[in-house]
Amino acid sequence: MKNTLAPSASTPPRISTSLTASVTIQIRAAILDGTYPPGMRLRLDELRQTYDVSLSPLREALTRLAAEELVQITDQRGYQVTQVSAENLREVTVLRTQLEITALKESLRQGDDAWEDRVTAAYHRLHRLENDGRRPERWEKAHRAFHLALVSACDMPLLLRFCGSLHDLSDRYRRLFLTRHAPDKNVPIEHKALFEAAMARDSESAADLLTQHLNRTGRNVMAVLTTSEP
Amino acid sequence: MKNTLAPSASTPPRISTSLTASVTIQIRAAILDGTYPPGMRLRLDELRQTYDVSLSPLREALTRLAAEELVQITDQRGYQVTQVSAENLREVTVLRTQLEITALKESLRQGDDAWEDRVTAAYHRLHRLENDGRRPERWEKAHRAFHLALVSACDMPLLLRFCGSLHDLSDRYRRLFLTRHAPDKNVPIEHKALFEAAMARDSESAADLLTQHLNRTGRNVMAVLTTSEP
DNA sequence: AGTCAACAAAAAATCGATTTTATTTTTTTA
DNA sequence: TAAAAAAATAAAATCGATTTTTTGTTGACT
Repeated sequence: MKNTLAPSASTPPRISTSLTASVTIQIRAAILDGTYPPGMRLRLDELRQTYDVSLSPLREALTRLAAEELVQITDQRGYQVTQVSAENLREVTVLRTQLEITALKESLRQGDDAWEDRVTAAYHRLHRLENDGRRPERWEKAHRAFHLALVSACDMPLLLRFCGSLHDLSDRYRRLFLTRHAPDKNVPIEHKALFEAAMARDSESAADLLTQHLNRTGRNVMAVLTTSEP
Repeated sequence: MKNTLAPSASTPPRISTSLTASVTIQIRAAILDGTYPPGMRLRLDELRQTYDVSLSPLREALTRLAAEELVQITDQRGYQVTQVSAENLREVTVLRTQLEITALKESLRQGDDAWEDRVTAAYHRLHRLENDGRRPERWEKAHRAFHLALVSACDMPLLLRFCGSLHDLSDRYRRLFLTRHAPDKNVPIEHKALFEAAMARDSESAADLLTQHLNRTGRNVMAVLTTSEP
């Protein structure tokens, strides 16, 4: 059946993105917020029904998520949500710190006016949502956007990809283990200091602040992780 | 039809690995050695015929290669071999240097006797093939194994994955652009020095040597890349 | 002639059925 | 009864056909 100009009533609106991409986004979100907990087996038949798609886009989505280390593939034996561990948290934190500092320094060196605008806008959006507590999803989004904006002028696409993946991985830890804890009062202060150092193009201070910021959260998560898990 | 103990004559031997994995390896090799040159469109129908498989394993293989940045996916518009550029070469070299140094230092700190044995064995295999020139494939393999062995004791799986990807990416540049050039006489010397510094657990020297080694090759490639390409 | 729309061809995306492999359960044998 | 073999079940892997999207071409109209 061919498409006419008027959208058919029987056919759903049909967003102009591939099913694979859409399913990837949905499953990633489910893994990051703990809906699919660490270690959970992801059976193709179940997912097929949940998302109402066929095997092909599902497999491809899971393969993409495996590239981000959110899913583990074992040939011939299927898929599962990547496990968490103290060792992995440590590695993720170390790598994220190192790479994000590289990206940040380079970004401070290269950032132009447009970058300053992006960072300022992202910071204010984040600032508005800090201490609110009633909009966790929005805060998550703004928080990610702020960190991304800071490094966005580094002009190193591959590095930004690594940073993005590592951000997701450490975010999962935070969201899994710090859900029921009072928000760290220092975090908003750290964001402010980081923002100001970035605007002042003070590389060393910014790098130090970022390191402290990431390590603080890492330690908080580690504390819960190692007490809840033997 | 069920499998009997005697392998059927009509059915091919059937290796116990997934088709996807097998096709991934073959296409990766073709990209790394230039058989599929930068920018080449990878049409599913053509590949389907070349490797005699169906769409599903092909798509999955290409998705995996996209995760390694060897293939670019554009939704709804297919696949192509990742382009090369001076900027990308620079980024790959910088990131590889930084990450491989981190892995190397940690490996020197943690490496045990088994690690020393692995590195020694890998070095001698490589040494035997240097200056030979008649066994390029074997040298490639030994070279990769040596670099991998050096960092293999760092106990950071994620970092090793990044290093592996970056190694492939920079290897492609070297193989694409230094094919018709006389081998750099300094490389075997650098390998020897690097091996000895590693065995002596001299982190600073080893890191310096690795940096020089990677930068030298990077500069050699860059020279060819920037003259051949306007 | 140049622009735009309808049409045609090519390629990617998706689907559901089939085949292969792994796992579990049952049965047989020592 | 315990170990081994066989059968049954479940899940992943693969295939070829169908649908959707993109791209290229032709022809009408200004």
